[in-house]
Amino acid sequence: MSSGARFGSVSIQNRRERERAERHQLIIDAARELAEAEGWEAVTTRRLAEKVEYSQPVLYSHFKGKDAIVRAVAIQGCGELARLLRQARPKQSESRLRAAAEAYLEFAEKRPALYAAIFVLEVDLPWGTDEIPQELRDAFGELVAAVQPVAGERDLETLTEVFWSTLHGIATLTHGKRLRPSHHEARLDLALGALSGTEQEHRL
Amino acid sequence: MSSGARFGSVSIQNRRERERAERHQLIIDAARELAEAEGWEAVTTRRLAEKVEYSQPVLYSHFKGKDAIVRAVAIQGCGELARLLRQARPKQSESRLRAAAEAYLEFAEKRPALYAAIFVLEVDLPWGTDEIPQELRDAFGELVAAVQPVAGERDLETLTEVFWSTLHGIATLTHGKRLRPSHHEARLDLALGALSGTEQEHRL
DNA sequence: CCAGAAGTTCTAGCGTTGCTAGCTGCAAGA
DNA sequence: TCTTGCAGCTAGCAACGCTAGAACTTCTGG
Repeated sequence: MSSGARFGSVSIQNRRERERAERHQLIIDAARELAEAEGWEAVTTRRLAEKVEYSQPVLYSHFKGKDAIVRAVAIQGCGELARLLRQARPKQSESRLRAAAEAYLEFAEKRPALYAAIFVLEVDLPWGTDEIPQELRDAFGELVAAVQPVAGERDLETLTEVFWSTLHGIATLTHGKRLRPSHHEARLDLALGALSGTEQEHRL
Repeated sequence: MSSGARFGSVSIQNRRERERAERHQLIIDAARELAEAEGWEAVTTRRLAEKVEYSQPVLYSHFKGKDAIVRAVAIQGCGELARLLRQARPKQSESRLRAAAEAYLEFAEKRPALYAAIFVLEVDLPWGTDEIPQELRDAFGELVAAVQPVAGERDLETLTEVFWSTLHGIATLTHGKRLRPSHHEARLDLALGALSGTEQEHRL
């Protein structure tokens, strides 16, 4: 039965592709886990190969090189950040801006390796020129939505860039132990107060 | 003449120490130049040794390891940043805050390798725990002085940390091509306007 | 059912990295 | 002048990212 044989062949091919996709994801997850457990400097192709129980060259049949693996982790991490920001709804009298800021900074602090992959490591995510991945667009979109209520006459996108810059600065300087941990809340109050154009001292 | 011989010996020892100090600085300068010309990933112990015309082990008689060399470059770069900030006096009706911000961002953009050594690379400069080098203290002090006029009732040091975070965020995100270059001025206007608690649209 | 083709995975190794053990040769002191 | 000490070099280690080519598995045609 030639058509049956052909169908079977296609099915097998499908299974192959599925298994290949699973292994692709397995590599990404292993890289993320290793980075989160021991930092990106511990993520070597050898250790990664050992963790996924394949030899090194298998990694290169899925990714062009180590950078491409980090990039894949970063993009998926970006999706996770976007999801967290979307879920960050203000509680009580808290402003949406503050809810977003706290979610962003919590992500940066709790998942430093993931945050570094996205925003710190120089892996050249296609931000500017190329097709920007949807995950990146989503994450920025959430920030825009959080800034919108306080923008007033000011240009929304530009103000969002300033908001993001402040958050990113706080996140990276905190991670590098450059800021006084005891004043984290006070810094956020000042930053949010300034950006929302009010002078009030307490939570917005 | 025994005292003469002794004096000569001390003199020779002085010369030795002086030459050693010069070579120490030669290594630091070579590392900085190499990094500024080709980026930190091009700074290898072999290339550095070749540039200073000594063998690799000589580097290790001056510094504990490659990280220590980067640290030394970073600390001296910090002194340079502090000097630039001190010299950045507002022109015309420009605020001191703006003058400092522009000097800071110009340093980050014009000397990216130096900026990275100080603030981005994870070389663990002794910010928090240890004795903080005077250069670091000076640089932060200049920022405090620039923020002081607009602080008002707000805590000066905390507000300076926010100011610094915003500058650092803008600097690193700009370097990573994450922000729209065309809106650089507008971002600075918004950021400075927000921090100084005014709503005015034009230059402060 | 079997031999050859096609595709997949592994072994082994290249060039480079940061770093160091140990030899060599020069200069200072007795 | 002989010895001692130390400064600097040669050579090499382990680990890195990455790859060529062998070896194995799986599918196909006779």
